[in-house]
Amino acid sequence: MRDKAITLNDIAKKLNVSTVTVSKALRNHPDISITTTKEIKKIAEDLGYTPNIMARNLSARKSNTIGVVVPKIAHFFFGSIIENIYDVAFANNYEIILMVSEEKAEREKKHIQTLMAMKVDGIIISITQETKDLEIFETVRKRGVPIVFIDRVPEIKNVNTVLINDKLGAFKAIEHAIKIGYRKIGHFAGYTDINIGRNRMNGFKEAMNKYNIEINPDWIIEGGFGENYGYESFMRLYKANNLPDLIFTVSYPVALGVYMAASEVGLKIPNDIDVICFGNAKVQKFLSPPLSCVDQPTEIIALEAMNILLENIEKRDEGFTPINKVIDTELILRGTCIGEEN
Amino acid sequence: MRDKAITLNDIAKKLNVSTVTVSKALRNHPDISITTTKEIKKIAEDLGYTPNIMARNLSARKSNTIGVVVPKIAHFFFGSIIENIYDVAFANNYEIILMVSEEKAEREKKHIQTLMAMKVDGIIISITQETKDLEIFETVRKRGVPIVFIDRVPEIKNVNTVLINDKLGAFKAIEHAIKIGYRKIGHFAGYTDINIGRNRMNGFKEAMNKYNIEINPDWIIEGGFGENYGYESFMRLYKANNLPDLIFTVSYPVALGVYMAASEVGLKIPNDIDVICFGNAKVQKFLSPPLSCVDQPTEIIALEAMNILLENIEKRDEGFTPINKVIDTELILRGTCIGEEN
DNA sequence: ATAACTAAAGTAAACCTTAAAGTAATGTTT
DNA sequence: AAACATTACTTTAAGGTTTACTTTAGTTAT
Repeated sequence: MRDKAITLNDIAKKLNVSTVTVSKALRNHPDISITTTKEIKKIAEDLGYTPNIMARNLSARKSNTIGVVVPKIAHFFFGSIIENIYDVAFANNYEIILMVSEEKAEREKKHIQTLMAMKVDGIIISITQETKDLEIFETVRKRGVPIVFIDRVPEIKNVNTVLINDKLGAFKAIEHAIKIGYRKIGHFAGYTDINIGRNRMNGFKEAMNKYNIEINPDWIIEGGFGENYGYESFMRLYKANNLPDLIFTVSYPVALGVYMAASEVGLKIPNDIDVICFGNAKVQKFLSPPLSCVDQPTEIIALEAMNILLENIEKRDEGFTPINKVIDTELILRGTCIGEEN
Repeated sequence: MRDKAITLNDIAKKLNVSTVTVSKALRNHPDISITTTKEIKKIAEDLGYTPNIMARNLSARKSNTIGVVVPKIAHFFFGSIIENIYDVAFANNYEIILMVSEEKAEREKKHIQTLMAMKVDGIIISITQETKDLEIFETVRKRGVPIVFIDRVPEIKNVNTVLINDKLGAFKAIEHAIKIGYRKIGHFAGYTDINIGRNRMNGFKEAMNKYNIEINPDWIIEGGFGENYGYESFMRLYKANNLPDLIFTVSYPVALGVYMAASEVGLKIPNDIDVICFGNAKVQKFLSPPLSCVDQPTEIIALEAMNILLENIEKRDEGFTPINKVIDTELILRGTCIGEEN
């Protein structure tokens, strides 16, 4: 047996007042006297009233909900960002609707449409590695839905972005590698169609150029941001008997793929083949050997993104000036890419 | 400038038909002729119509939405389960609303209320380590909202559950440890207030009893499922100079905490102190040393939970018979808890 | 004493969609 | 030719809430 949900009307009838009075009372509207408000709240509590959010949002044209779209979730970087976004949202009385695109542009598009259909008040998104059709973002803009792009952003002008300094981060890593003596450096670059891939690649190239080291195109492989891509790229070079001394990977999962492949073929990191990656995860220090990396401060990214979004939501109808934040990274050295010590 | 959203009515006016005709056409209702349907769909497309889900759900009294509540998200186990739930949901045309309780019972309660207020069609939940007040679940039941508890479940009769065989899993791990010669075995047990903690503890005890090994109460520490708890528990024993030879941890993060602490005080795993844990994560094989564990098949858990839920949603108004699935685990041996080989 | 105000409520309409019931024009059956 | 079915729509109402406007009674100012 299923109880019918309690509505404002049910409460109103009990007290012989109008629904509007109940609605107002529950929202502490000054129209309603303190005594009545108290009475109403008591009955609501007793009856176990929960407002119908669908009806509320429909009526109020506001959902107090923020949509978050990420390409992956079982991934430290995004998991951590989401957790931080949740914290800020919760503190500000917003709900989060999380959508996972699984790196599929088609799915991403559908998610964004759903979020708009749900009338979310704003969107925070990190796009997939294959997102090329940018029309949907134009639609979002047209609809006036505030949106903040984080980490992975499309090629659009005049939008809010929170990025990390990918180029400089990559540069720092490669410069360090060169300084400790590496010359044969490869780069598993993910997708350079997307800003993070492209900028990390640029940082890599800039460092190599600065120190006049030739870049071997065979050692630059593009493909993706996941484990399998790291694994396959490594295997390709290994089978061609053409491995560099150090591989700089575009992401932490890619490095993990390299670890898997290396261990499978019996090569020891860091002595036979060395690795450094972009992106931090709690476990890296426990890998064998502990993986050095360029750290991305997820908490700051989440916080900045939420700040911008909430600001945008509030000032929705005033003019819009895009905000673009760039967050700095830090090189964390552990058991790889540390030179002579081994 | 913000466009007003396009509604059914806008389309209807353009074609001089009624809103209902448009509504039906867009849903391929047989009432409407193929020609009209095509015309309507074209205009809808041109105008960039997206249905207002709030209104739709309010009217249809069905949201095609499933609420998922988990205690943590930046955690391989939950991340992976969520990803799998998403896949099934997506394939069945359901949206997922994900809520993260951050192991806080209060937050969990609020989330459940919000989900009900959002009129989700069903809920999948893994409760926090501190959830004690079970009244909210009674409310869910009263409201007739289908719910499936996974992994961490409350003490309630007649509810759907998808569990892993925690007790047997723990038993297998400890039995293995004993067989390779361990006698001084400790257990960082998380919270035994909750089924997973309690059952893993029971499995541990049962194995110890079976082989007549005394359990040292100093080595059984309760506290939580996160890294910090593993770290602190280890440190406590270390400082008391009272470490066992092997620690069986209730979760993978707890083991990670042990790794951190051990490395900090200069003890080598597995020789100085050995570890095995409950719960798998992709990275474990790259830890130093690779961490052995009891594997929980996340894909199966997610699949079973979704199956039960979808079934429940469909047969909502018929009688309800709870389903209780228990999923088996597998012992995965890597570089810890493997005995003489070291 | 009465106009002007205030407090505390009420009424009507709107938000957008869908379900249910109704209609008018055709076609089919016996 | 009467009775029934079908097609392709339209009309009405409902879902639960909020917003904007109105009413009523009581209070204050003049």
